[in-house]
Amino acid sequence: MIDLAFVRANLAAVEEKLRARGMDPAAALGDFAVIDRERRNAITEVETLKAKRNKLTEEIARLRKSGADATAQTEETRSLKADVEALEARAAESDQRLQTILQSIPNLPQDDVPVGADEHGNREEKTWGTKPSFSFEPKAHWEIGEALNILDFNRAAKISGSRFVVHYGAGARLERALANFMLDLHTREHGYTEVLPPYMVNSRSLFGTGQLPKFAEDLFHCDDKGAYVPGELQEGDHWLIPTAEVPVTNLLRDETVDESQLSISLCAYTPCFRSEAGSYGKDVRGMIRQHQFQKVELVKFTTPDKSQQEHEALTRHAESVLEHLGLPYRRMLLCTGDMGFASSKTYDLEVWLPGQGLYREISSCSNFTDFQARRANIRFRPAGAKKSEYVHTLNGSGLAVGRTYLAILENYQQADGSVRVPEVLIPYMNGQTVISRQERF
RNA sequence: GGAGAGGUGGCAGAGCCCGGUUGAAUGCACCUGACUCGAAAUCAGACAUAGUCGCAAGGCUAUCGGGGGUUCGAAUCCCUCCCUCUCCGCCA
Repeated sequence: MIDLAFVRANLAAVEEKLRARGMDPAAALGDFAVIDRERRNAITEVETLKAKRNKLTEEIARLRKSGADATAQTEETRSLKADVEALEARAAESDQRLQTILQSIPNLPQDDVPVGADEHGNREEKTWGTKPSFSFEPKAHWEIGEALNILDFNRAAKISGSRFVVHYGAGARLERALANFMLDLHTREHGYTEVLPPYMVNSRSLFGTGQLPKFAEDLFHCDDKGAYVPGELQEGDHWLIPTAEVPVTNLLRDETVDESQLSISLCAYTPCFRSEAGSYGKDVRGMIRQHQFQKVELVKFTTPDKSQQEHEALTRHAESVLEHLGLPYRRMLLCTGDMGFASSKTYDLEVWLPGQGLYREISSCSNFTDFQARRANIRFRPAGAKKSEYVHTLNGSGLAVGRTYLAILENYQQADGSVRVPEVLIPYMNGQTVISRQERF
């Protein structure tokens, strides 16, 4: 959520930023100025009346105490009741309208984010590695995996449906090896603390990171008490996490930390569950787009003055995974039109997939500034200051394990259909250097 | 699933039975000042959050888990939901 006072004071700038995001400012902001005025007027009126009422009740208390008659005051207060209620309703309504507007406004892009309508406006910042050359026609990962009997899409469809996969034997171990390698790298060399959070969260958490209320249809809701009502934050309901960002960022929800504790760097390996509503027919083959995939997520809480450099650092931490694995990639700076709702600046890392001859997103590293912190009420107390401020939150995939897995299949495939194990993973694979065709059970 | 206890400020913890200057005692932490070369200790003071009015000084309003009710007035009484803890049952 962006700051109400900021919108009020910088309306033109906000409109400009929304336009850069490809939104119609008029539609997004509605009658912001009018509603804001209305709301403040209503609040002033109701508070004036309440102040009057409170004075009267105090007087009643004083009169009663001294044994005097307070009937007149009691009657007068009683007569105010209807007016107070009516004004309160009016104030609540305009406040609700304003909140609805504010909650639906995305974070504002930073000034160095290129303006663009969609992914074509993204800017390639760098490339790393050498694309492998093959003496044969490189295959897509689903062909490789099924031929090796390490991936099974058919049985996954049988037991769960489309957009699921089953891993067998060395394939299952490769997934596990990747997760362990990534966690070890981030905890040992990059200073992150490992967290194992719940895979189900409540509505408040999803509101805090920005998935609710706008993006409910992307999530799996598993309320045991009935259907989710869009736009309504119910307590005690459960959702499957779409990313570890949600539980991990919300760890500090409604908390105030000392500045000396920042930055806090956490990483978590979790499954992620996404409904993929709206992507029908897209990436139906293989394991690019699944309802469930595993991911190692990096999350940082920091101060406003350090968030830019932390964003660069976090992105480097994600990149170093790809570099250790020897997977060619490029870094894209997302343009205004392609960024996520809560982000102020996002780098996507795209890995080279020779089997398909293209780059695919494997990590997304964003600086959310105070956008999530305001929604989730996460603050810090600056050293020596009385007043607390909102922290800045950041996160990035480090990396999406499923996509790393398929990138390895495609980049490390050999003429005989086997797949070499990247050097750094060999210890995690019990010394196994090649994944060859295995028996299917 | 059954029974009971409880949710109060950054933290701990009074107040609730018997509704009224209680935004809330007390302790700790944090901040400022004094003492000190400096620190510790000690003393004094300040110290919730949000909204809103105001150039400002400073007011005002709301908030004691969420929502609703009773009342002139609710942290305190009633209803309801959520959460935590203890015991029992079941279970990885």
